[in-house]
Amino acid sequence: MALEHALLVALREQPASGLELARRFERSIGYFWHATHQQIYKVLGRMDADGWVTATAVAQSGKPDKKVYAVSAAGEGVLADWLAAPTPTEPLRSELAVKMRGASYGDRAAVLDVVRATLVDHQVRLDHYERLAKREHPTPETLTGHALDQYLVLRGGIRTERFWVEWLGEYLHAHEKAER
Amino acid sequence: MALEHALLVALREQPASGLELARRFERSIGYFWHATHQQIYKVLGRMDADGWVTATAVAQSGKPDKKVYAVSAAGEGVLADWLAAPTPTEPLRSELAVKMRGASYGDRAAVLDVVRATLVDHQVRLDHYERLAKREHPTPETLTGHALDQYLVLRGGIRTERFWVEWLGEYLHAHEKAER
DNA sequence: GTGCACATGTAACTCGTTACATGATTGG
DNA sequence: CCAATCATGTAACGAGTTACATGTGCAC
Repeated sequence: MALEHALLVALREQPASGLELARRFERSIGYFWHATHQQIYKVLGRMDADGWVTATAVAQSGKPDKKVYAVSAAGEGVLADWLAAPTPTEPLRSELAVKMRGASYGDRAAVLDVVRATLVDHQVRLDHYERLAKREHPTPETLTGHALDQYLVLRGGIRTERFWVEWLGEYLHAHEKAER
Repeated sequence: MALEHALLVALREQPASGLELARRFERSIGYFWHATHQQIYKVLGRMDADGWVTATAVAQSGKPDKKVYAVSAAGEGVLADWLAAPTPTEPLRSELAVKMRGASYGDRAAVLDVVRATLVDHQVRLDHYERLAKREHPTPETLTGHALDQYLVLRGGIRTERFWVEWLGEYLHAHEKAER
């Protein structure tokens, strides 16, 4: 699918080893894409075999060697082609939405608790992303090129979390009102 | 995963055959969950074997027979248990976001075109959902129980599409400005 | 009897997750 | 030398997609 391409983008930003990529996917790139180290190793192996990336063993002091991957010329071409290709519009897929819709077929109070817990979680992420934006991009008006892209995708993360907080808030509020 | 549970919710709303479920998943339930008929048949078969649903052959005039599924007592219990269980907070996963972040490693104008096309798509869906909400739920303040849940999940669909339209708009606007 | 829509499936494959395995290096 | 961390992987499985297969009933 697209993990290959997400890795190409990440490696163009900065060559890295498998574990380093996994750590990055838990942070910045993780607002919109997630991957475990196992899967990353698997895909990196295939990309290496296909000549999209090149691997270099790098010795470290105090730690075992690592294999640092960088995008090859062929990989750059693959990435450029993929970037220009149309993307099918992706459907939302939410387990929580299924629960919200089905709440009346179980214990509604329990579902409302699940919704509340999820809302808290998204509120925490929202706060985190907003602090991140303030710290990493203090003057967004001045940004251009890749730095602007990074900022705008973080904006997408913020908007996503805000969507969740507002929607779940609407759900809880409407049910409190309906109960009265 | 949770297709089982989405099917239980759909069948509690209204017993149906595999194809009818597939059609419903393309419409109302489809704002937040998608499934093809192939996958639905597979999962329905397993659910039948597990005793979560019961199948009844129904003759139709002018069409071949169909197998109508309904939730069994055991299925009701499974659904109630699942509804009360905590849901892990789901990460956003967006191929388009990867392209937006990686735009400077390819033809930026092409990426902007992809973004524009996706925006139009979401705008169309937004209009559709808003019309649907007005038609199906003209007086939302009066709703309670399952009808309220249905309305609020449709609200989630509307909010999702609005998120996309606004975010992609911000992306396009910021890049137009940066180009000047 | 041929083509079309309805209806139910199978088979092969890809993507991703979970659990487990192996080895390097260093601090105690 | 033993536990802890870093680093790289394998194996088994499950969910979902794509392509294909089979059969019914009706309109032409």
